[in-house]
Amino acid sequence: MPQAENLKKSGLKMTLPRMKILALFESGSERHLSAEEVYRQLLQAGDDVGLATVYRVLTQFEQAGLLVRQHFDNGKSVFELNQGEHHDHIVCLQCGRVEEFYDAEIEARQAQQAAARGFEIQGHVLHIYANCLKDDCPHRR
Amino acid sequence: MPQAENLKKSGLKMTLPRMKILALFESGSERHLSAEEVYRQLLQAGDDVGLATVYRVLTQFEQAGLLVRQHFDNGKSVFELNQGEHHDHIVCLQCGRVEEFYDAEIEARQAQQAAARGFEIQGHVLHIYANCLKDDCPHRR
DNA sequence: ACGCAAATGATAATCATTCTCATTTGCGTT
DNA sequence: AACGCAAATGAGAATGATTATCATTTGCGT
Ligand SMILES: [Zn+2]
Ligand SMILES: [Zn+2]
Ligand SMILES: [Zn+2]
Ligand SMILES: [Zn+2]
Repeated sequence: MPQAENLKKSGLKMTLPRMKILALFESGSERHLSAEEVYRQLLQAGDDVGLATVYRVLTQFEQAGLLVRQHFDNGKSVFELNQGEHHDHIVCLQCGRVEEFYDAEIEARQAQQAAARGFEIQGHVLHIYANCLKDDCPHRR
Repeated sequence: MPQAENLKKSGLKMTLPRMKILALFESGSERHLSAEEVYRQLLQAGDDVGLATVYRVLTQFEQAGLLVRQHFDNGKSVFELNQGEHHDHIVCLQCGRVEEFYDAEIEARQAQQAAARGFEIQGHVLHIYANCLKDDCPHRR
């Protein structure tokens, strides 16, 4: 259990809700989960957690570096396991599918642009909104 | 008044609140304004508009292509005049200062990444979060 | 097994945004 | 210039996501 270590190091107790939530992300069935989705999945699994705890724990995990939070343009935000390698996202406007990508050149250019303006870059958000061409994607309208 | 034309074309009446709001953006004192900021500025100017109207009008202007909305990571969103040329943003985490930039290579790479995964790109959000080194920026903590 | 700070969960509170609806306004027509 | 009516407005209620409160429970060192 490599993550449990990080939990300890962050000064967080190993409680039941925290383990359940961490397990959800580690199980890997869904990589990107919103707070509401985490809550629902726990309820379905019979675990009795409060929504407030879910929000609290997700935020704590983010601060501890275990999870990364993504704010999408529609106002919703999702969390995903922080596996060290940074990446950006492509989101399908039709079906909500999320894919990840990493482009070293894009990353480098951002650093340049920030530096050129006298900013110390702390992070960035790059979300590409698109329509995917997958078979099960509803291309209505 | 070039913008008034676009208003007409969008089937929107030329009402007082709409002209006031448009004027705010065209005056150019502040390029990026949140709904709340627009509301406050109108009140200070003695104009009696409702907050609901501000939200409504901003959304209508966005749909009419007059304004562009930017959702920032802190959950806030701002609007700016749509002047045709796309650009991305650097936001100072300390003082909220917003600067704009455009990098053709970054734009091109995004298109490549999306295409390579079978997505038809519709748009993107690129926000760099940083600390600026301006004199009046509070580097607390 | 004990004790206490940390964590939880039910609920209320907050914040931005949207909705409702009675009243007002823009504007094409007499 | 006065009419008429759909479109627009504004005050306040409603919403949805997130955060705060606080009494109760739990993890964990002793
Ligand atoms: Zn991801
Ligand atoms: Zn799709
Ligand atoms: Zn600054
Ligand atoms: Zn801008």
